[in-house]
Amino acid sequence: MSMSPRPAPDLDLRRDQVIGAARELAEADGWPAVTMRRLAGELGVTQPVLYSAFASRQALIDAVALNGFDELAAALKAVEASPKARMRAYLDFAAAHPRLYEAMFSLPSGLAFAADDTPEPLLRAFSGIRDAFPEPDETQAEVAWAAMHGLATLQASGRLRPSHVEARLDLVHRMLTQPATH
Amino acid sequence: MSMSPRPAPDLDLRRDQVIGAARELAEADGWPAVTMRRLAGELGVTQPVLYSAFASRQALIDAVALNGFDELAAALKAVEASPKARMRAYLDFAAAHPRLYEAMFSLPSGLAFAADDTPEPLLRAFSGIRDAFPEPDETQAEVAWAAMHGLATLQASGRLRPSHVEARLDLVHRMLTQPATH
DNA sequence: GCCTTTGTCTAGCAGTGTTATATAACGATG
DNA sequence: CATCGTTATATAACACTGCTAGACAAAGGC
Repeated sequence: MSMSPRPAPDLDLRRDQVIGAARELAEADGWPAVTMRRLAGELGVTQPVLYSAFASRQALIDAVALNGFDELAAALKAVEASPKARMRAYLDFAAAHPRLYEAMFSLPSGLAFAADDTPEPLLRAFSGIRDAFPEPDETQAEVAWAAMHGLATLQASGRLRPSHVEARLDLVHRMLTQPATH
Repeated sequence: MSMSPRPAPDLDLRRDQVIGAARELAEADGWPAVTMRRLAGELGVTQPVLYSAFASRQALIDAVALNGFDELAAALKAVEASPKARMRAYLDFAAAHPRLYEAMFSLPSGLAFAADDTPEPLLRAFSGIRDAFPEPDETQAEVAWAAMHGLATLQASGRLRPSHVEARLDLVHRMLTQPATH
């Protein structure tokens, strides 16, 4: 066996650079504009180099998405653990980084959720919603998550009245915190 | 002026054929597999012919989506006008035609919703949800729609526990029909 | 018969993701 | 110091995409 005859240029560092450039480019011009050629040009290298960091364009997008879940989890944890504060933080996050959110949820990806091999950032983001309620319940958290996700995506595609963001959030909040009559 | 020296092959008919073939292909192999070449091959014509029916691939996908909204509106109207029945019909529709639903909501499209030029099928589908409630309210309907949409998409991408579909629907239903304490 | 109009096809452009092959840079060894 | 072997990078190509200009053919009116 022999050691590295040529120093590896810190793969992790370059992964981060590629992820960052992809995010920037996507947020500016949309995901279709994020091509391997343009990305390589932006970084001053050639396409094949990108394939030493990510096996495919899809793998790169998945990495960006995972990155996004990490940030989302942090954004949720950063505010007080009340349903309304956390839900508002969720909607704010989605509105602030629409393309990133798109990569996390709308673009095809191999990231499962309620499975055995669920990546850790996804679990952390989910618990950020679940633990916002006084009596955490899995089903309630799933419904809250779904409501937030629905509001975020429909809002982003211009299918809800922009002037009623607050009213909808209020209604969801009231519904979820009302004592169940069940 | 002069009349048609060659009979037009019923453009509307062919539009429907193309839409149908695109839907079938998408449902079978996913949207990326729906290429103009493959679609033309499936229909026994060449690519340029498709462009006489639709200006672009995007326009074709939009047409498929609009078609889907039409079917969704019909599926909702077909069941009794109760919140639970309509919401279940919505989720069933999304689960039965995942790629069609994807075209309607996840793929980029120019179909607005809460705008002046909102296509009529979209309005009909939305009212199918709104009018399911005893006292129709726009905000309530938007929230119900968002919850359904969130459940449908998160479920489709395997991010909710498959065994708890009914429990989540129950919870949403209870929340939305409970008298507001506000 | 011809001519005009129009639909269709062939062939091509520019761009994509991805990869096989060649080149150049570098550490370890003699 | 020179050579060797390894490995990151670059060049060039493949197969594919959406889309389109120009050539061909079919079908009515005269």
